[in-house]
Amino acid sequence: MEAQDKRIKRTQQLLAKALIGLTLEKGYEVVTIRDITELADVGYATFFRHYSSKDALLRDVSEVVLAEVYGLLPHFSDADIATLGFPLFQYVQEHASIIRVLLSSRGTSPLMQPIIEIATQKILNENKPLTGTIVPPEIAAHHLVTAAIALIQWWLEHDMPYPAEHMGSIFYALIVQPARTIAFIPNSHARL
Amino acid sequence: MEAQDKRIKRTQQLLAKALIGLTLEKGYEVVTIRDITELADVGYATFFRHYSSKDALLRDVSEVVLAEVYGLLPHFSDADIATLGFPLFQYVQEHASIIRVLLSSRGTSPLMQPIIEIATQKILNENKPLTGTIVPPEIAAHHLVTAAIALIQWWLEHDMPYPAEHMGSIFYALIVQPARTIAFIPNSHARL
DNA sequence: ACTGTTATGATATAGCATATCTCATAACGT
DNA sequence: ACGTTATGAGATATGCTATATCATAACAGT
Repeated sequence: MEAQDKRIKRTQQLLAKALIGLTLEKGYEVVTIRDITELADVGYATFFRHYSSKDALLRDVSEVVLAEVYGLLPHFSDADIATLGFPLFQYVQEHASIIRVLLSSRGTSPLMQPIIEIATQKILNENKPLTGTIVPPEIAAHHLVTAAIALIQWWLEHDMPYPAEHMGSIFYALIVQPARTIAFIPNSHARL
Repeated sequence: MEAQDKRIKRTQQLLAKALIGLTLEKGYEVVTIRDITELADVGYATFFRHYSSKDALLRDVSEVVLAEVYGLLPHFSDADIATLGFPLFQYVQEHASIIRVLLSSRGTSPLMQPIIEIATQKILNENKPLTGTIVPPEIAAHHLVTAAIALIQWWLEHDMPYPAEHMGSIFYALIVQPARTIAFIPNSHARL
């Protein structure tokens, strides 16, 4: 990895910060590229020298965070399965700004869909699904991902009224445990 | 309710059909008002005499369907709770076109959010939530609604590979039963 | 069938955003 | 110090939204 030109790095960071600030302020959809370049104090045409669209900028901005979130997905065979939601919500709390921006764009662009698909595939690859159950593994995995996103979204939109640890417990009880029992691990020590 | 002017009815129906057709063809986001008026063979300015925006048209189009979907939300005290997903997915199948359009706009506009909120409130109003559990009732209700939407979306996007009855069972096992047991009905006859 | 009302089509116009191009300038890496 | 390259400023083309005007045609009620 070659050290980028300082001007490129500078411009891209200015654009990234401007996008985050504007999205948190008034929502991703209504933010224009002109808004971004003006707040970043960067020439309008310069934007397109780096990104082909607003979505492309957001993709770049959320790249690192996403990769780390993928690493926090549940492994159903883990011993500490019940507490595995805690680090996830902790991470969300620490990177709340960027994740808010990402969720603010939910559905808008073809941006959220690949994220959901990648996460779903990771869960299917890293866990041995049951066969012959009522619920197909693809549906259980897809459910897990989308429900986790919805829960995170609820938490952020309500300004995090419960601590991350509590949210982790809710995540386990409401989402992980049912999906795991039904589609992944046969006779789990079910605890209510 | 007075009988509308025939011309108004005609125009609005043409616009509605054009929106549905174009959205199913290439996605809600990229459909322009000009597209709609051209396919409907209606003057461009005429659109704004009826709707202030594309979202307003979609709201009008989905009004009736939405009201009926709200009526299919689960009542946890019902005896036939386990089979209540069947009519829901049956209804989705029968109105697949409009619901596809509605879900194609997911997140885009401030259109889906109020729908989720209304459905969540209905569930909270029509069911007696438990107190003192790990999972707050608002979260359980919100989870139920968003997970149901995600499941329906999965089903439609995969061209309904399972029959509605099977989807109803999946809906119950993965979503309804856990939410009900954890946040609404204390000692349910838990069946796996 | 007559009449006043009203929805429509066609057209023009303004505003805004995206996207690309050119050229002089300034900052960069070596 | 020098060649390279990113940037800013400006012009331009395109497409979509939104509103206004005016003649025409379709409507509802009598």
